[in-house]
Amino acid sequence: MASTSQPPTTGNEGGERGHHGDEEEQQQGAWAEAAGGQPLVMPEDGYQWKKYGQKFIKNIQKIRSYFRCRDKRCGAKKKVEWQPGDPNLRVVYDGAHQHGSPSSNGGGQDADGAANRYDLSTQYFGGAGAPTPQTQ
DNA sequence: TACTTTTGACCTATA
DNA sequence: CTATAGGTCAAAAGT
Repeated sequence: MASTSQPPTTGNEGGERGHHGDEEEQQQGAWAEAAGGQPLVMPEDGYQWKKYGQKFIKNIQKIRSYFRCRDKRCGAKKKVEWQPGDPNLRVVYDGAHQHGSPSSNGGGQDADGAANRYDLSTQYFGGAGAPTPQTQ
């Protein structure tokens, strides 16, 4: 895995994709919803993330979104999963930030607080009662 | 200008 | 070795 992947030169680009699509629907609102009508709010943890992927996990029948810390030096990653039609979100943090300062304020201002903190937490969002915590 | 965001495809890991 | 699932990257578009 160290040097596997992406032949930078020579040959050709790994793969091109075919585009045929036309006619696009404008995704309005906020997140993907089904038929509930809940805007679903993104729990801002103070850090800013860049979404780099989204996939539907069959095992739990949930949509998982992949976020990465904006900082290159930061190997922190975040995963958010939610059910199509449920206002509940499960946030899973991975890795640790290299530049502390979770400011709940939108922006990039950081005021040091904690330096290094290895953490791996799973937070649940939603109403007061989580629906069916069993299964899994 | 640069950055972020979105979708598809590709890759890797595991069973 | 193959199949499945999950995970990541890349290009394009929009702001």
